[in-house]
Amino acid sequence: MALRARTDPRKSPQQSRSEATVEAIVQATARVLVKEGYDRASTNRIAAAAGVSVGSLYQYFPSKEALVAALVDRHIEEMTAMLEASIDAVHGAPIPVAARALVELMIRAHAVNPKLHKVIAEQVPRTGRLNRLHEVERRVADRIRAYLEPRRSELRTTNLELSVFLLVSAVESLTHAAVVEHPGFSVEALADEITALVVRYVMCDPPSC
Amino acid sequence: MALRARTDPRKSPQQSRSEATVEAIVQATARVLVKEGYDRASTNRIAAAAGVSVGSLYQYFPSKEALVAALVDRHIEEMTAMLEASIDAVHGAPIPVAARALVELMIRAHAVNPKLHKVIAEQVPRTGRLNRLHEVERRVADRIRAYLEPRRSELRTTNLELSVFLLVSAVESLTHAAVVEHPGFSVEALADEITALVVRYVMCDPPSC
Amino acid sequence: MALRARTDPRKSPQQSRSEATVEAIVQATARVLVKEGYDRASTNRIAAAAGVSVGSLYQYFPSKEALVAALVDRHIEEMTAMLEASIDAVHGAPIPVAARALVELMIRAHAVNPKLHKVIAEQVPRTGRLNRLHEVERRVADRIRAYLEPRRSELRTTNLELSVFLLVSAVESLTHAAVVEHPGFSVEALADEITALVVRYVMCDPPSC
Amino acid sequence: MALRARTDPRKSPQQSRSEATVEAIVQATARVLVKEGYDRASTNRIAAAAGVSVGSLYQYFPSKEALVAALVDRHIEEMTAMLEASIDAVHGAPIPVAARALVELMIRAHAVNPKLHKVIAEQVPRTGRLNRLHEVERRVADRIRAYLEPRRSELRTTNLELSVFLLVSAVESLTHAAVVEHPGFSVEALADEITALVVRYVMCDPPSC
DNA sequence: AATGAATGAGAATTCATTCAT
DNA sequence: GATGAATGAATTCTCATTCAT
Repeated sequence: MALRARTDPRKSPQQSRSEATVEAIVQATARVLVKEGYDRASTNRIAAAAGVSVGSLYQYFPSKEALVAALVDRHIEEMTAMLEASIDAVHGAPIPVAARALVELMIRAHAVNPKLHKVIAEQVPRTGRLNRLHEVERRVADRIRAYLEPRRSELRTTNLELSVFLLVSAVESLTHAAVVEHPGFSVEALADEITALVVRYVMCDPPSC
Repeated sequence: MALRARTDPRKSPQQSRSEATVEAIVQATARVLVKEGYDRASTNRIAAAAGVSVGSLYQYFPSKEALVAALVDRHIEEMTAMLEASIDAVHGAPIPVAARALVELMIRAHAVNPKLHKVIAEQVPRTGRLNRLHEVERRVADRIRAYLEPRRSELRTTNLELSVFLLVSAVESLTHAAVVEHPGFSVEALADEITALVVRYVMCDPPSC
Repeated sequence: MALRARTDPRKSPQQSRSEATVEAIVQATARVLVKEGYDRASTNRIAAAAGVSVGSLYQYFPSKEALVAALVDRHIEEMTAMLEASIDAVHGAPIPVAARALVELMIRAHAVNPKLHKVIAEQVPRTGRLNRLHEVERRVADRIRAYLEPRRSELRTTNLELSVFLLVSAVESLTHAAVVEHPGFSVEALADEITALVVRYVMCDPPSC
Repeated sequence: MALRARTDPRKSPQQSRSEATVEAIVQATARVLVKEGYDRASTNRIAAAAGVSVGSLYQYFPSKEALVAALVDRHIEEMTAMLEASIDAVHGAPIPVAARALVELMIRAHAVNPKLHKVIAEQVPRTGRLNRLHEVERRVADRIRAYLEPRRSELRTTNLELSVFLLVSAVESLTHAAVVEHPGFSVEALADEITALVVRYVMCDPPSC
């Protein structure tokens, strides 16, 4: 495994000017990552793209890894925020409706900045702090469990932990594959099918319910 | 996107001496990749680990990318061979049995060299020839489609293409997540659940069948 | 033909510190080229001779070729500047006087840094940007043509283009051969003879003039 | 100056098979030099182009330099042979006729394999044994001197040594420039002009003759 | 705080040459 | 004699990081 680098932000910006600088750097990181790929995304190039000197970059991020980690964190945060809020919104809905909502959300979450998502998923090595992509699923899983807990009677399985893990993993990887890797299918059909897959997996069959 | 490097093998060994060299190099690549991670896996280090000079390495592989590509190809080939053969073996079995077999196989395929699989999945950038991990799924999908085609009457969906894609993607990513990423669950329970997910997704319900 | 490398200077120094660095690098290139020859003039050796790290060298020159090209350009510029200025100075003189001046200048221009000139002429491959040695002749030819144009009546030939080309080529290669390759002849005698050669070639004979 | 390598042929071929091998290697050298340039003309590539193993190449040539030297020697020999024979042929002709013959020969000699000539002149570093291109001129100069010696009364200058040197250098470099570097002018016009240049340079003017 | 010049270890890759078979 | 596998020093070039200004 590769050596760990410091990944905690060096200092928090205290003036709005600094905030703007940090913002510019992180956004430049995203741009350079998408345009050049991870290997060619050097700190010098990123600094140049941010219109800032390398020195300034290192004032706020102690290492390249920290820089990329900050971007990945932000990307995760954006996706998660979107998902969490909306899962809570369907909190009272029946399972098929909630499932459909989750699936559509997940698709939309992947479609926000698909190129960046692709680079993060395919090129950024999952090492040290950079290995946080699954955070999204972990956090969404928590909400889903909270949603399903009071509906145990409608469920097929008893191992809620496992079911939720599979459920969320499935939705995530299928939307990922469909949106990022295989953009040939109609979004409607996809949402229908993934929803069916999920609903049929979790819900128990009529006679026994 | 990163620049492409040549990835076609440079020359095929003509003496048995060099076959051994090629073999040693590929195996050393796997070892170094697992032990040091992709970033620290330099061609010099790999050559040293293979007990061979860098020159010899470049005699057979025109670039670092070609070297890793050869390893990835071989890994894919191993997984696929395992899967294809066994899918054909259950060719006459009913869907639930075949599904169960596929799931177990996929788990076992991921368990052959999980550390190498992890590194390939998480650290090797999916660029150029290196972007072939999904080959496994594509090839497995072909076999599954051939298996399901004559069983259309038992199926729930009409869009076989899409269903098979989702089906295979789901099995692959769930076993991957469970085996490589999240080794907390019992293999038995996992196989049961993933099989259930798949079977319930594809098969139509009794009344309409 | 060899592959082309980037030859445009990478960035212009913005602080006086770096101007000195660039200067040191170019001069070190000349020294190493003369002392070690082109083949042994590696970028590392040049950087060391300049008392600078390789990194700094590459900060200003994107490739070895660019580095040598910069030196060659400078050498050409020095020679050309010397020649152009002085050709203009004899602008009103009669042909034999002007010719003599040109010849002496050319000899002096070759004698400025003969060792460097020799290396550039004999070892630096004339490839890409490096193929600019003839620039000197081209630019001198322009001036000579401008000088001869109004003196057409005194000339022997009608094809001024061709005559000037031969004239300048002859002066250049003869001084080159005499000074750089064959330093056995007296400079006085050489200048006399080359001048005679040139004058007798261009001027028409008395009766017809 | 670069280190010298051994340049004497390692052994003379004693069987006709070996002769054929040597021949194939030298010709392959010419081909590779022309096609790939000096820098990319590696011994392995040359051996491959000759349909021979590197080992065999080194059986006949102790170093790369020796190999290239052999080719250069042969090229020089071809040019010189052509020139020497024909100069002797005009041995009894008057100066203008002989001059014209020399110029035409020189042009033809440069046109035999202009691409190879260009590579040798522009890319092969004039180092050690490789610095023999001027051999041609030296040897031709000897013949010309022998030709002019008995015609002293017709000559303008008294320093025959110097005159012949300039004369031969001029013809060589002008034909070289015109044929290899600047192929824009008509061969006829060129030959006329260069002949004129030479004749007017060496011959004395009517009254004093 | 910001700048950007400087660093130098380290990476990929080539190539003349040797030598066991 | 021939083969071609093996060698490894040497070369070009990059990039994360530091620090004087």
